[in-house]
Amino acid sequence: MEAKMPDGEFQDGVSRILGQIVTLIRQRGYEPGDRIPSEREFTERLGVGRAQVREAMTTLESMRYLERRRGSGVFLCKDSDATSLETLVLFSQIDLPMEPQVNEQCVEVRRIIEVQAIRLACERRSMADLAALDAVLASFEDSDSFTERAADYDYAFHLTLLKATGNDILVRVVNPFYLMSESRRHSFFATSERRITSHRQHEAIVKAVRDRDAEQAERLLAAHIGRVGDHFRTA
Amino acid sequence: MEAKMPDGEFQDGVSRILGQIVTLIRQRGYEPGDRIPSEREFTERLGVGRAQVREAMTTLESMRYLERRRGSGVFLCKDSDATSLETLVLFSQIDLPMEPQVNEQCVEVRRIIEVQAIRLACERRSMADLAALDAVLASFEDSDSFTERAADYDYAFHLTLLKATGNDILVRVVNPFYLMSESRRHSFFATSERRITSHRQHEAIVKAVRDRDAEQAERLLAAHIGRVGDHFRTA
DNA sequence: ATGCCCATAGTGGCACTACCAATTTGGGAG
DNA sequence: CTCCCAAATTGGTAGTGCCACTATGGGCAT
Repeated sequence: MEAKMPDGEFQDGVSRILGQIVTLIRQRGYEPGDRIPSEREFTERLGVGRAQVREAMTTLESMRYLERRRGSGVFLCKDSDATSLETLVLFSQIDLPMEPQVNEQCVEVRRIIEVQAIRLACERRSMADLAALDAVLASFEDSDSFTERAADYDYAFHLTLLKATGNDILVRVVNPFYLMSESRRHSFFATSERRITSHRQHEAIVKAVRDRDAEQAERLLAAHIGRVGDHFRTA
Repeated sequence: MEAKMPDGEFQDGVSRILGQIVTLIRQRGYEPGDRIPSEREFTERLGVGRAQVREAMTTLESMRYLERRRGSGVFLCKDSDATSLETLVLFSQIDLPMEPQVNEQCVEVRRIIEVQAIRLACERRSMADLAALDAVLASFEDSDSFTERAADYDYAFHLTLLKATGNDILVRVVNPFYLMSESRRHSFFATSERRITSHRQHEAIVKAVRDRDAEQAERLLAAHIGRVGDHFRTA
């Protein structure tokens, strides 16, 4: 009989270990800069091999969540807001709870970036970009009936819009926000009404981009994110 | 005498392996979605333990650069622009060459985000934020003579500015760009003239934020990034 | 009492082995 | 030709031993 797990630990493999490590760190209330238990301690506490603990630590270290010092131990990173955004993606994937304010801030960042991006898209969009957007819009017809497809459709639309700026980095910056809200996006688009409303807004946005009407596009997108951004909050 | 390495491979440990793996992948010209050599192949080719190869793979997988499939092998991720920004940070740290256009795009993204952020900062900045900015400005006096300190000063200034928005996520989004241009930033600020010019601009920007003059702040910052952003390019 | 030095215990880094589990593959039975 | 199963391959897990580095603390000299 295993010990009772503190949180939802249904993941398998290293992800499970990752969750257990982070959960334990939180429960004990370590502060940034603190020394946390050694690899060997985690190994026997979690009942897994040291290699697995080290792989989990490697992931956490690459995201600047913690730092391993040879001969000393493992320490939480000093300035916690230098921690990579990817930690939030990771935490959402292994069902680790987040403070509610984080979601609001994520929506704000998305709005800042995407609203400015669409101005660039209006300037630079090529015919190929318009074709890609039309293709995504058309795919809605197929995905209307399928809830699981609707969320992917929304995701594809916004990413295609970002790609129309011609700046590949922009896509990479925004992508994590979509990844970390994936589950909530699915439940948000569960109702047909929301799907259709969102789709209509998408169509209007594409029209503005086609007409190179940056003012209109910005207005529409800001309103759209203000509404659809709700899927970041509790659904 | 060690064997001659294909690229700049002065790193130690897993970072060296990481570089060798990515370098080999590039040299062989694998496309997104392709299957790359197995862990055991890398193990004997690089002459290291399998655990080390796995740790490197773990890092690359957490950044969505590749994907490991049990029983099948290791594959490069399909859509390469879903790859995390952290890969660029990683590559810059292990001296892996990047396409020049990437740097330009990074500067553009920085400008988009920071210019909008400073508008928020003008609205929301608290007295504590102003004090923090003043403290950073004051630290320039100490760091003027020290080249290595000057780059850190610039870094601290922009991050403090971002924190004045009250949105912690913004800091995390922009931080990778500073990390990946760290070496170039150092060489850029090697000349005293650049340091002083940059500092004067910082002072003007803080004044605008203090006066809540968003228009002026935006104008100054956009010009500042346009100039200082050069440290992304070859110095 | 103070300051230095070094033995030591503990830590992460590395390498190797063995085995498990999933997948793919290909050959043989039908 | 099709289907199925056995074998080979691959990543996943586990454990061991050792090395290099670091911090600690006790003992020694001052």
